[in-house]
Amino acid sequence: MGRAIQSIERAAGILRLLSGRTRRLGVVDIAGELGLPKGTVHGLLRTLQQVGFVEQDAETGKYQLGAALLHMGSSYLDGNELRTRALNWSDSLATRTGEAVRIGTLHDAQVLIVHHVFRPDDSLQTLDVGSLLPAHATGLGKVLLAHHPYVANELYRDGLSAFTPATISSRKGLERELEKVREQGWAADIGELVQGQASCAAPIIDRRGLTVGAMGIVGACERLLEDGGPRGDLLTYVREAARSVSRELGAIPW
Amino acid sequence: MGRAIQSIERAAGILRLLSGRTRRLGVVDIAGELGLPKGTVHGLLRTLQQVGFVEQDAETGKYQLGAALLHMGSSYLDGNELRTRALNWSDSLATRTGEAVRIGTLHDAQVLIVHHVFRPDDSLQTLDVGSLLPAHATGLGKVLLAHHPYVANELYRDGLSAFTPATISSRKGLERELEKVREQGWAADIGELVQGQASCAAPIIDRRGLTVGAMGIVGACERLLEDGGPRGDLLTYVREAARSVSRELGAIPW
DNA sequence: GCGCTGGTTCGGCAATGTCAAACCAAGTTC
DNA sequence: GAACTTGGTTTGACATTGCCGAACCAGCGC
Repeated sequence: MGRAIQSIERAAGILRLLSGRTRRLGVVDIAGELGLPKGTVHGLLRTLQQVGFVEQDAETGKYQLGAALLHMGSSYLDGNELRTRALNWSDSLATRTGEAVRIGTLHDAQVLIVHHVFRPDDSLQTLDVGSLLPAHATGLGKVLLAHHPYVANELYRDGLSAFTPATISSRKGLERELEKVREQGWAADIGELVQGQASCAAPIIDRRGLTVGAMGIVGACERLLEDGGPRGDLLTYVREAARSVSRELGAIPW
Repeated sequence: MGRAIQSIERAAGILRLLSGRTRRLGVVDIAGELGLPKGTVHGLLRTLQQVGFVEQDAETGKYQLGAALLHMGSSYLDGNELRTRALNWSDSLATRTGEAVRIGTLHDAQVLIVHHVFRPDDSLQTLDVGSLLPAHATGLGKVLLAHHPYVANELYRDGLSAFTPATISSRKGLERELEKVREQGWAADIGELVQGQASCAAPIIDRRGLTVGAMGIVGACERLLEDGGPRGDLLTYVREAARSVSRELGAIPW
């Protein structure tokens, strides 16, 4: 891996920092966190501001992410083949199952949601597109991890945080779970991220045979489960939908 | 305005370029467009790739935007006060009017959509959040332009492109229209961006009295209009909703 | 008034990124 | 199948660039 341009690396570090914390950050906060002199950070921030990647609060002088990033994020989605190919299938999956549908891909050992269809009742729901979810506690994530052993190893190194009592937080436990996922071709999470909420997902394969994404549904346990596992009919719908998308991406046409 | 860091400016230029074109771009394309040597561009692209802002297609070697931008874009939304404050009001506006609701703010003399509530029937609709709309051909845009004369002047300089026969494309015409908008406190567009589609919008004011955004509805002409203008009841709902958001942002509590 | 804290400015030094030229792999053409 | 094109990648020398520490200034709290 060759040399990288220092100022851009640092600028990216600032943006990553700002996108982590929800509250605005000041020059010294950032400088401290990144171990850089504040003069330097100020210079970086100024140019980031000029190109619209950060904005400065007029009153407090503190910085936050800028509007240009929103537009670029949505442009990313437009060019994302996984998402565009999956659009139709995810809509029909949502109506068939009556649940919310999400499509995710791996990013930094987490699940990045690239598409989200609301549950087809009129209840208020917040859009998850762009969110990063923990990989070891979601159906989407388990599917992806099962086919990316290298990423899984990264996770083991950093430790598996527990979100509920049901979260799989031991290396052994997750290894066994992923093995099962590889065998059966789908994954579920039962209250492992949020109490009373379950999800299940299946892999999306591209023309090279790589698992480039996962597609699944999320919803309340009482609707999704039976006999301690996901309802068979829902599972079939999910797997069929994921397979359809895979076929459209050019995977072997079963 | 001081000097900016060259490499970051250039990197931002690359990203802007990539977010414009939908198809992937190669090193020489970018180098040509930006007037830079291709070696330089390659170095920039490599570091942008390392930080996840661009991705390289394994087969063609061409570049596209990266996933990190999607997450940052959504983080921007989380921190955006205009949007968070407007969340509740926009939902209720959508149910009251039965139309799709959009909230926008100015960005580079265009309207950046920061929130979008679908029309409350089950029809398929695509999310517009993150899109940039032309300011002179939408209700949202006109409201914003009316209170940002400097930006309006920028537009005049660059020329007003016409999207339909109804688009206001002369300087004189737009000046008169904006004057009307300032007087009446709301703006409409009638088939000026898309044939058969209309929109109307009202300003959102912050605690300093600045127009920081606009809120409005979009829909088919036959539903939104009567007697050659927006339906009075819908207009009232829109204006009330925008005023509610303004009040929540700390504008004078009328 | 004094001492914080925190954002901004400045100028000298050298590390840093830029550039042109060379390289290499894949297609195309004849 | 050789010569040519196209386009992504590598290299190294040069001087521009941006980094850094210290100084500056404004707003607060005591």
